[in-house]
Amino acid sequence: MTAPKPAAKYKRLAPEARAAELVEAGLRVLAKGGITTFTIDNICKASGASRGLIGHHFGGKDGLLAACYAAAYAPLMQAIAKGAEPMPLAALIDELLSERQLRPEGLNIWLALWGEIAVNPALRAEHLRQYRIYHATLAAAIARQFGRAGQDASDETLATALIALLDGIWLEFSIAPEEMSRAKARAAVEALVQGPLSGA
Amino acid sequence: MTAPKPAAKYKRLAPEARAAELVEAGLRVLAKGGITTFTIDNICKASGASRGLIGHHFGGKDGLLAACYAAAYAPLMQAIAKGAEPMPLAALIDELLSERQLRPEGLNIWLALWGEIAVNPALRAEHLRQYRIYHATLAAAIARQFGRAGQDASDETLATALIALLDGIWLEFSIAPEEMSRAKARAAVEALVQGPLSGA
DNA sequence: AGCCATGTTGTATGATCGTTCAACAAGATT
DNA sequence: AATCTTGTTGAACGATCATACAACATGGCT
Repeated sequence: MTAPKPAAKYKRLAPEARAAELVEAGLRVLAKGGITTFTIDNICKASGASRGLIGHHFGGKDGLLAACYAAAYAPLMQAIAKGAEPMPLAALIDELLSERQLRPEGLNIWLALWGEIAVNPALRAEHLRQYRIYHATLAAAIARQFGRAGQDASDETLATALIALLDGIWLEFSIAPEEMSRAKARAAVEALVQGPLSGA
Repeated sequence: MTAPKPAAKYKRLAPEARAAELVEAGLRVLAKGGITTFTIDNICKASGASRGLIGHHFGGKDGLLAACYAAAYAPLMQAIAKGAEPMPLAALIDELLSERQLRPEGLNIWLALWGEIAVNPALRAEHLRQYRIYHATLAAAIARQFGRAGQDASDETLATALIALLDGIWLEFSIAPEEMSRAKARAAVEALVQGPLSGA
């Protein structure tokens, strides 16, 4: 007879590891049930952890929500920062319309958070921070497409338009998937971009 | 001394009138605080009515939310159904980009509801019902612009793209108003529409 | 003026919310 | 193996949630 295992009651994690697990659980909850199901109980159940942890690692629910928002931006930021040198506009658009970016679970997270950004100042600040990077990257790619070194006011405007169109496409994918498809999305983006770009 | 007034404790309304007041109060709550503040207490406080009324007139909170969603579509539906004969595409777009459609209070309502549509089947059904009318109206206007009687597959696709772009523009107006403006919105829509339309 | 149908009120109820915190245990250190 | 740091647990708390419902009041009716 060997000695019976102590059967540890829980696994002790490094703060960053635990925080990452909670953020992932939070994102899963947001994707599945939206912001109204983003509760301490649901998140901890999804994570398999106990209720005290969110307060301990994030100071409260709002702290975790902010962390989740930052994490939701991660795939987008990774997409537009691929490789060392700046991507050409076509490659950028390809990436933004790739299947990885159009996964329904990920898109539902955006929907859940957008409604909060509009009314939550702390979330809005984090949004603006990330948005500016996103916008600047697109504007630079557009300027490069025109053969310019620095951005023009029209590049900024076109970048804003492109972001709006992509957001709208993601939205339709989530709330009216019967009407949207990757092919339609591609056609829409090309219609928007080819007009101004081909006329240069 | 005249007889003292009885000072009625409340005003008794016809069911439709009371329902309308509650829906308006619900929309006000959604616009101000998003879906998480859409509570019986908040709505009744905003409406000046007592807590029992929502259950009495709508069967519960979900019933009122569905009614609010239908009501949120009203300004949009009114806009695209103006006048007797079908509107030309340019007029339609003008109306959809008018100040009346771009009021922040109204847009916040959309944001609050989109997140719910994605996860609430009852709301999604109502959405699809209204969306089809909206989409069909735009597709018809586009087909007319091409001089066709019936819609083409490309008209449907362009209508979907236009809806996505408009949704995205409304979204940016709500969550990043520093970056969006009516002028930018107009430029974006024209870039999307003039390409396909002018090439016909 | 009295009656009646029904719109309205507000409390009671149980569930669930976010937060707090004292006790506990895992795992590195020695 | 004993110690200590600190990540973790889960019960307790008050606040707030949606709903149900019995009592009440209003405005039309006769």
